[in-house]
Order: sequence, then C-alpha cells, then structure tokens
Amino acid sequence: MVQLNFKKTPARSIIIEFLSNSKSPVDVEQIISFLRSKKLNTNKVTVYRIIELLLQNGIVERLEFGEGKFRYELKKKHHHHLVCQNCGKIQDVEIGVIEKLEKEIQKNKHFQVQSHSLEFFGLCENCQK
Amino acid sequence: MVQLNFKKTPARSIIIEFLSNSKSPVDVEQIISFLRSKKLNTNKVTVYRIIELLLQNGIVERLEFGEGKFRYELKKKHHHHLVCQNCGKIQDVEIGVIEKLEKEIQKNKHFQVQSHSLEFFGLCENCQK
DNA sequence: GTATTTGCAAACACTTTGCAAGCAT
DNA sequence: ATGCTTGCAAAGTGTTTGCAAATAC
Repeated sequence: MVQLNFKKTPARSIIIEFLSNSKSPVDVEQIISFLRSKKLNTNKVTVYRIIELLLQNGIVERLEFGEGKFRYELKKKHHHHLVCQNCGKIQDVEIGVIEKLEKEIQKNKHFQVQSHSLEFFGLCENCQK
Repeated sequence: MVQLNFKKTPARSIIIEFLSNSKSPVDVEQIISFLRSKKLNTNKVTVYRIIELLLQNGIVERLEFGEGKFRYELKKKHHHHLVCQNCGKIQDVEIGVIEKLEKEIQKNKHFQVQSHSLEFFGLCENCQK
C-alpha cells in the first residue's frame, strides 16, 4: 500500500486504489470512469490536479505510447512495456541491458543520462491469431 | 534527396527541404516558422495534412518525447535519441542490442514485436557545466 | 478556524474535419 | 477540365489556470 503524506480525500484515496489495482498504465478517462463507478463525480480538473500531486511526490510515473495523451502508473521497479497495437493491451517487461547502454552513452557521447523510455509495439498473443 | 510520388507544391517541397536539413526531430511550429522564413504563409492545417501524407507514404516518422506533442523526422536508418532536458537539444544515437531483445521478447512473451521506441533523457554536454 | 482541496468556467495547446475556392497537371 | 490541394472556420482532444465555495484536519 501507498503511504500518503498529504491530506486524504475520497477522490485521492480512490485514485490511488485504482492505480494500485491497475495492471497497466491508465489514462485520465479511465480514472474518471472508475471514480464514477464508485459513485464519485469528481471533476476532470481535480483528477489532473491529483495526478500532478502524485507525480510531484514521486508516487506515479507519466508515460506515453504515441496516443497523443499521457498514461499513468504507480512508480515501481523500472521496467518497459509491450503495447499491442491491435487491442491496446499493455504488458510489463523487464530488461537488464539498458543500464549498461546508459554507461556507454555517458562515456561515448558525453551525455549524462538521467532516465530512458523503452517501449515495444506489436501484437499480443491473442491478436496474432 | 527524397523522390515524391505525389503532386509537388511549394509547401510540400519546402517542408521536405526543412526535414532533410534538420538534424533532429521537429514539431509543427518549427515547420511553420521555416515556411514563413521562406515567405510562405501556409496554414497550420495544411502542414498537418502534408505531414499526414508523408507519414502515409513512409517518408517521415512520428516521435514523441513526453512534451505533449509530436515531432517528426525523415525516416532513416533506425536509431534512438538523447534528449536534453535542460536545453531541449536532441541527438541521434545508434544502438545494436535492441534487435536481440525483440527476439527474446518474441520467444518468452509470445508478443510479436513490430517496432520499438527507445529514448534517453538527461543532460547534454553543454548543460552539464 | 484555517489552510487545503474542489468545482466551475474558461482558456490553452495540439490536432482533426467539412466545405468551398484555388491550383497543378 | 478535373481531381488534388489549400484556407478558413469550426470543432475535437487533452491539459492547465483563476477564483470562489466547500471540506479535511
């Protein structure tokens, strides 16, 4: 569970609950739907502000997958994603080589790497059939 | 040089010229500025439509770097980017390991990889000072 | 009680669409 | 001449901001 160091409100609790139970990154629309399903008619603006708060506090991570919008997930062990371009399903995948690449880049390009994003796009098992 | 298989118009030629000479991915605003500098007052809508055309024909690639907008570059040998989070400078970098990763994912995750995006964020040489 | 949080309206940035006018071939 | 291309206006997304009312502590 996530420990909050700021005021607890219904919307905040439910959003964190939603993020905790989500297996893949969610967008604002999905968050609002979940709030509605919990009988909370939270304004979209409030959702953006709560996300902003969670981002500031390092609780969530902001991602994008070429959709023209952002998705969010609870910050966890660094990983990457497999994005199905047919059904939209997003799976996690862990890869160990990238850290080595960062060191090489640091050395060869004199670029100080702070973070990276690596996502794979293709077809999930189901959509290959 | 790029060979066109569709009608040649001033805006199209200049946009392709701009993309050809750009060392890093550009956004729509930069394209419009360049058109203006060439005394062409092309409408923003037209620029989006030309980009769409170039995307359809596989001439340009659409990229994003967490800015909430897209950037575009001429399609070339597959590569990745080093994005400076201080000055915004974007450099190319080539990395060979990823193709091997794709094969592993294919095998272990039963996910059919079609493409991937890998970008590094950090500080360029200048901004480290 | 007080500072924080929320809702509403409005604005903003980026992108897309419909239609009539203009242009390339 | 005709079909492709453009501009304009408008609308569609996703996101942000200002301010007053509501709420957590």
